[in-house]
This record gives sequence, C-alpha cells and structure tokens, in this order.
Amino acid sequence: MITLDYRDKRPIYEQIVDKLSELMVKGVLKQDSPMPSVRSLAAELSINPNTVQRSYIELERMGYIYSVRGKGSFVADISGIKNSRSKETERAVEELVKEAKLVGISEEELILIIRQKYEEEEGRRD
Amino acid sequence: MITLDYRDKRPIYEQIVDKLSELMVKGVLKQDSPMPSVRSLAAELSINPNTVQRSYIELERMGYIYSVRGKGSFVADISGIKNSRSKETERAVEELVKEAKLVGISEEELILIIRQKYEEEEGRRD
DNA sequence: TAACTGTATTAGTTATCTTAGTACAGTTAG
DNA sequence: CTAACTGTACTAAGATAACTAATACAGTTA
Repeated sequence: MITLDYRDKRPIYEQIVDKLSELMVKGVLKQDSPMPSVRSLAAELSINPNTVQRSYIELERMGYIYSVRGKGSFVADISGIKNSRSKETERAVEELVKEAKLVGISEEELILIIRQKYEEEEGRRD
Repeated sequence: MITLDYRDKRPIYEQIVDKLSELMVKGVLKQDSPMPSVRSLAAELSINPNTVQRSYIELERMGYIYSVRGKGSFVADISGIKNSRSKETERAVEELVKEAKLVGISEEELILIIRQKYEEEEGRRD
C-alpha cells in the first residue's frame, strides 16, 4: 500500500499520515472504503502497531478517516479537506514568492519555471 | 538585530540561521562586516551562548560567514550561495506544483496566484 | 593587563519518537 | 458461542535531538 523512506528524516508516523492522505486526495482510497487495520499495516511495514495507531489518530483528528471500534477505520468525506489544502497551498505560494524575490527570481522567470514543472509533471503516474 | 518567534516550532538555532542568512542575502549585512559576537547576540536574545554558537557553526559550514579567533565573525562573500539558493527554490517549485496538481489547482490558476502574490509583495519593505 | 573575541568539552534536562507488552471492548465469521 | 479479528488505552523503556549550563583555553585589542 505504501512504503517507508528511511532516508527521510521525518518521523515514521508523519510519513504514513502524508502518504495515506495523499492516496485519499488522489482518490485511490475512496470514501467509506476500509483502511488497512492498525496491526496489518504495522506488520506490512515491519513497524510497531503503536506507530501506525498514532498515524491513524492523527488522520482522524485531521478528518481524513473515521474509526469504528471492532469494525475498523474508514475513509471519510474529504471534500472539505481538499479545499483547506488548497488554501494552504496558496499560503505556500506566498512563501515561495518571497524567497524567489529574495534570491532575485523575477515574476516572469518564476512563471516560466512553473510552466516547465507542470509539463514535467504532466505525464507522471507516481 | 533579529527577534525570535517562540510560536515557531523549529529549533532556535535554525531560526537564527535563517534570519541572519536572510539579512545577508538582502544586503543588510554586507560582506566583511562584523557579525554580533556569540555572547552579545545570546544576551540580546536571552538565550544560551552555545545556541548562538551552534547557529554560527552552521552559518560558517554553509559559507555565509567566516570566523577569526579573537577577532570575531564576519560576513563572507555570498554571491555563490545566492545561486545555490536559486536552484533550491526551483526544486521547491517542483514540490509546489505537485501539491497544486494534487488539490486540483490548474497551471493557469497557479500562475494567477503567483502574479497576485508578486503584486502583494511589491510594495513590501519587511 | 583587562576585556573583549571564537572555540571546545562535559554534563544534565527536556521533549519527541519508537518499540514493547498487556489489556479491554466491540464486531463478525464459522 | 467462540475464535479471530477490529479499535483503544496504558505503562515502560530506550534512543535521539535540542537546549542549557558551567568551565576552560586561545587569540586580539585598547
């Protein structure tokens, strides 16, 4: 389902949160479909169940999943989250523009880079 | 000279590195001009001198400053660093484009936002 | 010489991350 | 009903990173 990157310095539980939420945003994991159980995902990734549980608690707090005792965890309706993630991205653009101006990248140069990256990303399957 | 943001979750030494390097890139701190001494900056920020020293070690490692025993630390020639920071920014654009596509922001929408942010940043003095 | 500079070392605290083991509560297939 | 699965909760322990603290040494300068 996902793989861990041990070169990544971020905590494991955070990587799991990011990768799973990405799968949900992409629509690979659809609304109300079951998430892997805490124990099975832990076994698959060869990590402690507590670490996965921590990721699930975080995902539930953020609204990506809902959990039912005895039944399992399921993908929530994330349409609202997509919007807030959009706004977050706009804020990230602000930081990027600030840094670009700082290092002397002009508006037109930045836009050129954007177009280029979009092309590169075009055919990508991930 | 700089102020710390205690709501910022990043380590203090990293904040110092970022803020001081920004001042150098902006040209506020010019080449060969003296940096505040480890002890004086620590006093000014009410933190331990070792924390400031760690920032200075990092700044020296990155090439922003050079230190002379007994004399002090000084701003280095950072023209080369500006270039590498530019390349770093291009890499950041890649991440941004990836996230933008994920949350459904089109190329033209993103460019529109960029133009808008550039306008907002235009008159800014920081 | 006194008062600055950077540098080095050691130690202790605090917080975060991860693992481990155990236990309880609810669901479900056989 | 029961075995095997779910989520949830708790405590403990080890590792690591960030920060503080105290102290000392080395070089510069008014």
